[in-house]
Amino acid sequence: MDSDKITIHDIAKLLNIDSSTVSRALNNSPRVTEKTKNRIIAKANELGYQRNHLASNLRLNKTNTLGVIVPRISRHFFSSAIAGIEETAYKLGFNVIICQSLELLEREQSNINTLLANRVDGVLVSISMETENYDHFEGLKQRKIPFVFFDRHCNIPETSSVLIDDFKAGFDATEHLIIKGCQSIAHFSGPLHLEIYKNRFEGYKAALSKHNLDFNDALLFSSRLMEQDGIDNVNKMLALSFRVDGIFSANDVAAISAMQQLKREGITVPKDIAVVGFSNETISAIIEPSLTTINQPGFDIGRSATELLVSQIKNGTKHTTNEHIIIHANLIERNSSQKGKQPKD
Amino acid sequence: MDSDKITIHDIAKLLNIDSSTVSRALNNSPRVTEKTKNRIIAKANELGYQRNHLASNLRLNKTNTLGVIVPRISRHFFSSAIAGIEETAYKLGFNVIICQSLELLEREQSNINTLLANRVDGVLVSISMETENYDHFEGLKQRKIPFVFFDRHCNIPETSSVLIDDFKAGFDATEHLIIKGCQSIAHFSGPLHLEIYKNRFEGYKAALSKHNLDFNDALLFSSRLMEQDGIDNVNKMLALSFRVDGIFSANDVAAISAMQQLKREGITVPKDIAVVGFSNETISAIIEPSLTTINQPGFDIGRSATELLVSQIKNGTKHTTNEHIIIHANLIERNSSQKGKQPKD
DNA sequence: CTGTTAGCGCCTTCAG
DNA sequence: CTGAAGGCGCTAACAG
Repeated sequence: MDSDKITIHDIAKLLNIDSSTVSRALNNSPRVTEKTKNRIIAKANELGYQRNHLASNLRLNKTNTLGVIVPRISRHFFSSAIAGIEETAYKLGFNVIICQSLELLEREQSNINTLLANRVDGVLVSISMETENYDHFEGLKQRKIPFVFFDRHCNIPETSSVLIDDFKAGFDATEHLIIKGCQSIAHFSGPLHLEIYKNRFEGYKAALSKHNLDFNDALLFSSRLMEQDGIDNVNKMLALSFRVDGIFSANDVAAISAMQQLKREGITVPKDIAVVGFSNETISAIIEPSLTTINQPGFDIGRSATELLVSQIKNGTKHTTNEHIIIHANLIERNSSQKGKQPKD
Repeated sequence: MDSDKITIHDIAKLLNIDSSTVSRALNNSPRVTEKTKNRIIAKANELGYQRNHLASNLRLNKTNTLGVIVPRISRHFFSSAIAGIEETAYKLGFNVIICQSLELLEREQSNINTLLANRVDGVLVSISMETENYDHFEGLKQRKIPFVFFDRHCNIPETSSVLIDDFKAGFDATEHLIIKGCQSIAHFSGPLHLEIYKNRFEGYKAALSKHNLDFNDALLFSSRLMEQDGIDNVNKMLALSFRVDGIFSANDVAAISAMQQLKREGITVPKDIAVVGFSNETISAIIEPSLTTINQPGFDIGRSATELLVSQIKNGTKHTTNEHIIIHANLIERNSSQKGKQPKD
C-alpha cells in the first residue's frame, strides 16, 4: 500500500477504534490508555504513517513556518546564520521561508508581504542598509506575528533582537592594536546609521579614550560596503600628513580591498601596519593568514534568534517581549595550527 | 475587520453569491462572467483577502513546495544557487525548503526523509562528496516526486540535471595557460569520483592533447577540498625534479591555499607561475586581483534547475524525462575595471 | 453561467 | 477513557 496516503482513519479502521482516538494518541494526549496508545503507535509505524501537516495546520490555524529576511544570502555571514536558523527550526518542528532584500527597502517591504501571504508564524529579520523607516513592520505587529531582529536591528519598542556585542568587538579590536604599540589607529567603518557600525565605532572611541589617545576624525573613514571604498580609504589614509600605524576595519569588504591596496602600495601587512578586521575564517585565511580578525558567529546568532522567536510563538499571549540577547565575537589571532580546518557552518 | 481572516465565504455573502463562484473567479476560471468576476475581485481587494494556501493545497493534494539539498549553504557557489532557486521558485508560486548534507551521505538520506515528510512536490539536489550509492533517491522515484540534480550529479537513468560544462571549462582554462606560453601545467583536482572533477580533468587532458603536450600524471594532484590540500599540493609540486610553469586548479579551496603557499615560498603569482582557478568574484578578487578565474554561475544554475523541475511537476504524467541543461562557465581575466562592483547574486 | 453538495485530513468540543 | 459530529478554507464534481 502507498505508505504515502495512510491517514488516521486507515489506522483507526484497522484497529476498530475511532480516528479521534488515533489523533489523540498520536498527539500524546494523556486521555488515552497507554495500552491503546502503544497499539496505535505500533500500527502507525508499521504502515509508515506520516501526519499530513497541511490538514493539521489548517485545523490549528498555524503554519509551523518561520520567515527570514536577509540582505543577501550569498554573504558569508548571512549564509552561516541561515544554516543556524534552518537547523534549529527543523529541530523545533518549523519550516523556513527565506527572502532577500538585496539591501533595498522596497524589496524588504514586499518580502514582508510575501511572508504575510504565507501566513508565517514568526519572522527573523536583518534589515537592509536602506531601512531607516520601520512602518512596514507594523503589519506584523497588527497581526500579532512575533518577529526578532538579528545582527542588524532597529530600535522599535517592544521588539526583541539577537546581536553581536559590537561595542565590545570594536573595543577589543582597538585595544588589541593599542597594546601592540599602535598610536595612530585609523577606523574603516560602514554606514553609520546602522547600529552595528555605530556601536563598533563607539567601541573604537572608548578604547582610545581608556588608553588616553585622542580621537581624531581625520582617521574615521566611512564606506558603503563596496570594494572600491576600501581602496579609496587607503589612498586617503596614505595622503594624511602624519603616519598611521594601525587600522581597525569594521567591515570585511573594505578590509579586504584595503589590504590589497596596501600591498599594491608596497606596504607590508601586518608588519608595517597592524590591522584588525571583521571577517570570517575563510576570508581571513585568504587576505592574510597572520591577520587578526574578529569572527562573526553567524551560526550561533541564527540558532539563538530562532530559539528566541519560537519561544515567543509558543508563549502566544505576551507579544510585548523586549529581550536582547548579546553574543560575543571573539578576537582571533590566526596561526598555522588553524590551517586545514573546514569551516563548521 | 481583520483582513487576516477573510474567506471566500465572507466575500460571497457580501455579494449574495455562492462561495464556489468566488473560488472560480479567483482562480480565473473561464466559467464566470467577466462582470461578476470583476465584482468579486474588486471586493476581494477591498477586504484585503488572501487565499489560504493550506486549505487550497490540502484540497488539491499538493504543497507547492520544493525541497533543496546542498552540501553546505555557506559555500558561495551554493548560496548563489539558492538565491537563484528561491527567486525563481517564488515567481512560479512555490516555496522552498533547504537542507544541508554537510557532505555526509547519512545526512543526505535523512534530508530526503525530511522532504518526504513535508510532502514536497519536487526536489533539487547537489549530492554530497560521500555519495556514491543512489538508493536513497528510489523513495522519490517510487512516490513519483520529480527531482533534478544541479552541479554535482550522478548517472541515474531517467533523471534530469543542470550542469556546468565542466569539460569545456577545464579545456578553456588549460588552453588559456598554453596560449600564454606554459609548457608544464599542473592540475589541482578534487575527488575524481565526482563527475565535475572528472570532467574538468578530462578537459585538461584534451587541451594538452590538442596542443601536442603529453599528459604527465606526476602533475595531477588530487584533494578533498581542504585548505591543507592546496598547501600539500604546492609542496609536492615544488619538490618535482622539473619546473612547473602553470597551474589549473579545479577547486577553489585548494586554489586559495595554494596561492598563499606559493607566496610564502617566495614565488610571485601570476608572474613566476600562471594560474587559473575555479572561484567566484569575491574570492578571486581577494586571492589575486590579476588572477584568471572561471566563475561558477551559481545563480543561473539555480534558476535553470528550478525552471526545469517546475516544468516537470506541472507536466505530471511523464516522469521519465532525461533532460540535461548545460551552462557555460566563462573564463574571466580580472582587471582593474572590475573593481568596486557588487556581486549580483 | 451559477448554486449545491461533498470531502481533502486533522483536531476538538460534547456526549457517553 | 473513547466515540460521534462538525468544521478549518478551499475546490471539483454534478446539477440546474
